[in-house]
Amino acid sequence: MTGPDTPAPRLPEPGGTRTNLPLAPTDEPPQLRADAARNRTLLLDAASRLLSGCGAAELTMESVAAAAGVGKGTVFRRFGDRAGLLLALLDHREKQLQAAFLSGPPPLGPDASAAERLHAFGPAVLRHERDHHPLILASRTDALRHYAVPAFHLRLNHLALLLRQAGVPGDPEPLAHTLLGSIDTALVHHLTVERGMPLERLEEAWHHLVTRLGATA
Amino acid sequence: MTGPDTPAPRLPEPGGTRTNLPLAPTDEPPQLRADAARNRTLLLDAASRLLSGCGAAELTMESVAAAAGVGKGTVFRRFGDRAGLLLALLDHREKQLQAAFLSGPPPLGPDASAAERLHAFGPAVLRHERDHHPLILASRTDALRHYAVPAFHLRLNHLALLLRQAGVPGDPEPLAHTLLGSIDTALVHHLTVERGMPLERLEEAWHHLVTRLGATA
DNA sequence: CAATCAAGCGGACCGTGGTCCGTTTAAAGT
DNA sequence: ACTTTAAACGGACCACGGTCCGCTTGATTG
Repeated sequence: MTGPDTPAPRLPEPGGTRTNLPLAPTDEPPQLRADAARNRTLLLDAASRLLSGCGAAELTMESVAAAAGVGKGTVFRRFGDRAGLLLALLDHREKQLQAAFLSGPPPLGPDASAAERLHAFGPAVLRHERDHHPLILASRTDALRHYAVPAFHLRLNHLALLLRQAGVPGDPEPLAHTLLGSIDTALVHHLTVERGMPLERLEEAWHHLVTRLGATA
Repeated sequence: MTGPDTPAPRLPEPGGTRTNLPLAPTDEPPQLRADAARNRTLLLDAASRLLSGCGAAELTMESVAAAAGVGKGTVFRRFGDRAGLLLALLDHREKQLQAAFLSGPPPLGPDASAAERLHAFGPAVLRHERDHHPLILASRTDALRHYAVPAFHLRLNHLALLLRQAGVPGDPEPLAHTLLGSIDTALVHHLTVERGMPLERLEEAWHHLVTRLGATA
């Protein structure tokens, strides 16, 4: 749901003499060929199998390819690069979180007030990230790539929406970025693991921040 | 001022029969040998020369070594890794900013109220980062390394101090991280360059944030 | 000035991420 | 079934970051 993998598969550019548009309704579900789809899951399975036996740092592209019984080129064709593979691995776990705040029960889901959802959002993300930080951290090689990840966008838009709904004053987009930044995986890992700060303290800081910004709806 | 380079030069472990402690007062100014110091500046010069002729992405360790007329091993010995070299390059430019908010004129320097300094801090960093983002971004390979950089610590402590002095309520440390995150280079680059947001809008967001958090002193 | 020694040096060497390109194959037409 | 075509495949290949280790050299001590 967060998005397909193929990074830039040189789209066939539908500009020419388009006789029939084959009911592709909104945008791209890129629809892999049968063998490609099979290899994709083969690779994902192999990767998570290997990953459960060693740290993410030791996971090499070649080993994944070998474990899946395909060539190295196939891995790169499918996932673009190492980060792409890791992100794809993450994607599945991410969907659970997304479901929780998009359609789950209150206080996270839509049956609570915007302010309540705002307050609940921080701890939910915090815990999610605590559980998956090795992979998340390993997927962060490029400082900017992060902002292009669909999952990130989803969180951002969700937050911006809640901010508006809750009547929080100020420019929603930078504000949403700031809030999201305050619970970023790297920061949280640094503060909790390296500096020994308890997670509860960060949750309190989140609540303080949200309150202070004026979530009153 | 921000710190020396040598990453972990296997310290000689002073635990043994320590006859005289040779007046090393607080901590390490590691004091390079003459040839090492010469090579260090040779390398830094070579690097920034190369850098002014191409993007940071094209700067390879081998080319720097060659341009400086030393072996590749020397570069790694001195700077630890690529990020270390880039950080060292950045260090000089960083000092100017540090001087400005540590001892410069108001509203950034110490002759202004804490709240005024808080407000001035954001735009100052924002502009500094706008000028140097290619290098900064290139130095960010590891998601966590960032938090260990002396320059980062300095900013963080400075902010936390100002927050306390200005009587801002809430846990200062997470708050300082949040504020710093809201003007992080990667984020700013994303918002301004990739999404076309004007820098002024980010400055306003900063002022709004600081105000909203309650800088009233 | 000679001896000692740790700091510095250099470049061969290695592993890994990423690319390239000739070959194979699933799928859509006829 | 046969042709056609573009997607997919695979593994040789390359470049770069980082390590290793034997040699050199600046500093220090007597």
